[in-house]
Amino acid sequence: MNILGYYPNVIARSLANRKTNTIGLIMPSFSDMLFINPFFPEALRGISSVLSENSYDILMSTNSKHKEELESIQKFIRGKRVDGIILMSSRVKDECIEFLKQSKFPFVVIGSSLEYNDINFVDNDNEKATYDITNYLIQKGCSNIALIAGSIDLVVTINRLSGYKKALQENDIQINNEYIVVGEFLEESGYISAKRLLSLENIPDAIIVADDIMALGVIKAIKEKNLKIPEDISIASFNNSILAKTSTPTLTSVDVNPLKLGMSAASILINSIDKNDKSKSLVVDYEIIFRDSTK
Amino acid sequence: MNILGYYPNVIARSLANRKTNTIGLIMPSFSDMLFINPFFPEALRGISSVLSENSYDILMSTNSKHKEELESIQKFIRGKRVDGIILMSSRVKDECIEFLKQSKFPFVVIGSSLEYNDINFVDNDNEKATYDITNYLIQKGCSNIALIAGSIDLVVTINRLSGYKKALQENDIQINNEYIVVGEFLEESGYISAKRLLSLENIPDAIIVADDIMALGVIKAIKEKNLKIPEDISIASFNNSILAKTSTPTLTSVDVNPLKLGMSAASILINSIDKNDKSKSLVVDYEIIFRDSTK
DNA sequence: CTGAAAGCGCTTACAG
DNA sequence: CTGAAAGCGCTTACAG
Repeated sequence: MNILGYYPNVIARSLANRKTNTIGLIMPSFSDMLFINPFFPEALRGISSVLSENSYDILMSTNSKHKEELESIQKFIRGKRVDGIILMSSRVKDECIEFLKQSKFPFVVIGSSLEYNDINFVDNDNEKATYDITNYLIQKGCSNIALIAGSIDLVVTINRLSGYKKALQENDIQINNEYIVVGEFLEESGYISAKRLLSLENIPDAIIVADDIMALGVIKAIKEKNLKIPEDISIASFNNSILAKTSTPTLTSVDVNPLKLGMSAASILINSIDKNDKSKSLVVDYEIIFRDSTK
Repeated sequence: MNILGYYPNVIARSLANRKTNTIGLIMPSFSDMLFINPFFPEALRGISSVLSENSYDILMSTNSKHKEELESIQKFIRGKRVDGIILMSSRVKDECIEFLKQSKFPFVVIGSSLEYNDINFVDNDNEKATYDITNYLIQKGCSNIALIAGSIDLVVTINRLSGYKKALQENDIQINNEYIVVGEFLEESGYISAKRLLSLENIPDAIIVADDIMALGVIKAIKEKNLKIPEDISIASFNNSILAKTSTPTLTSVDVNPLKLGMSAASILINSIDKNDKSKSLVVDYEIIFRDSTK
C-alpha cells in the first residue's frame, strides 16, 4: 500500500476504532514556575521518548491560567481527542485529579496526591529528600535552619515541609515558624524571602530553598548583607539545574531526575491504557549533589 | 446544549469538515541544543498563548533523531492530523522546508531559509546582530576576534558568520580561519572550542559565542589559563538566558526575544490557514545586553 | 428556512 | 476466510 502512496487518515481511524493514539499533556500554566525551570523540558524529553517508541503523539494543552487546566482536560476527554492524560504537577485538593478519577479516564500524575493513593503517579520521595538535607545540615552544626518553599498549594511543598519538620523534631530542634517562608519559583521571590529571613533577630545559619533559581536570589540577599556562604549561612536547593553548577558559590542541590520521572509517567500511562493495568505508582530516586554552598 | 451535557466529538467534526484546529509543532530532536536552551520553553510559551486565544491545540512531534523530523511532518500531514506546522529551527537545505513547500501545506519557520524567501518565517536579523557585536568589540580595541558558532548546518550559524566577517572586512581586519570554530550548544563544547583558541600562537582578545551555555565553558577555559575577562579576553554570547546574569563575570549577551518569535510565528501561521494569507515574514528585534564580560 | 440524507475515511461485525 | 454493509459522530449540501 505504501508504494501506492496510500496513507491512512488518522482522524477517520480514530473515529472508527475509538482510539486516538494521542496523550494529552496538561502543562503547568505559564504563571507557574515549571516553565522556566529546566525540570520541564527534561521531563518532556522523557515523556516524549517513551511515547514515541509506543507510537503515541502528544497533544499539549495551551492554557495560560491555572483555572484553564481543568477546562483543557475536559475538552480533551469530552472531545474524545486523547487516550490518556499526563498531569505535570499536583496540588492539594487538585480538581484535575478529582475530575479524572471521577471520569475513570486513564491518567498519570508527575507528583503525588494527598487525597488518593490509588491513582497512577510517579514522584520523588520529597519528604525524605528534605529530611536528608535537613539532617545533613544539622550534622554540619547548623541549628537555625530555614526553609524557603514553593506555593503551599503544591503537594511537593507539603511533603518537603513535613520532611523538614521531622528532621528538626528528631534532633530536638524547636520548629520556628518564622523560619518557614513560602514563595514562588522565581529569583526575585528567593531574594525577598531571604531578606525577610535576614531581618529576623536570630538569622538562620542554613537555608533550604525549593529551587535553584530561587537560591540565586537567596545568594544575592546574603551577599548584600556581607555574610559568607557557607561559613555564616549554608544553602541547599532543589533541581540541580546548570545554575547550581555555575553560581558563585556552587550550590548543593537535589537532582530529582526529571528525565526518569517523565519516562516512568509515560510508560505507566501506556500500560494503563493498553493493558488496562491497575493503578501503579513509582518512586524515582533523587540524589543530593554536594557543592560549595554547604559545609 | 451545554446544559444537557452535550459536547461535540472533535474527531468526528474534524473528519466531516476537514479542519482539525490543531497545529503540529516539530520539535528539534533531543540530540539538538534547543531543548536544554531556555529559548525553547519561551518560544513555546509564545506559540501556546497565541494558539490558545485562537482555539488551536498543539500536536507535538515526538522524534528523538533529526531524521525523524521529516517523518513526523509527513505523518501529521498525510494522516490529516493538523491544519498547519511550525518548524522550531531551520537548516541549510532543510528537507522539512522542502517537503512542506512542495506539499503546499501551511507552515511557518522560526528561523529562515537560505533557499526560499517566499515562505512564512520569523527570525531575528542574526547577521546584523553579530555584525553589531563584532563592531562593538572592535570599537573597544579588540582586533583578534574569534567566533565559536553552532552547527554549520544551521541557518543561524551561516547568518552570524556572515555578519562577523562583514564587520571585520569593513574594519580592514584580516579574517583568520583559525578564529572560527564550530561547536555544539553545550558547555563542554564551548570549553573545548575555547581551549583550541587559547592554544593558538596569537590567542584572541575577544570571543563571540553562539549561546550562553557554551560561553560558560569558554569562561572556564579562560580562567584555567589565568587570563582575565574582559581585560585579556572579552566575551559576548547569545540568548541572554539567566546564566548570562548569574555567571562570573556576567555575560554580555543578545536577547533574541524568543517569546515574540513564538507569538509571531503562531499568528502568521493562523492567518495563513484561516485567511489564506500570502507568505509573510517578520524580523523580530534583538537587544544586546551589555554586562561585565566585555569592556 | 428547515430537516433528512449523504458523506468524511476509516474499522468492525456479520452475512455469505 | 472473504467482502460488502453498517457504523463511528459530526458537517454540508440539497431537497422540500
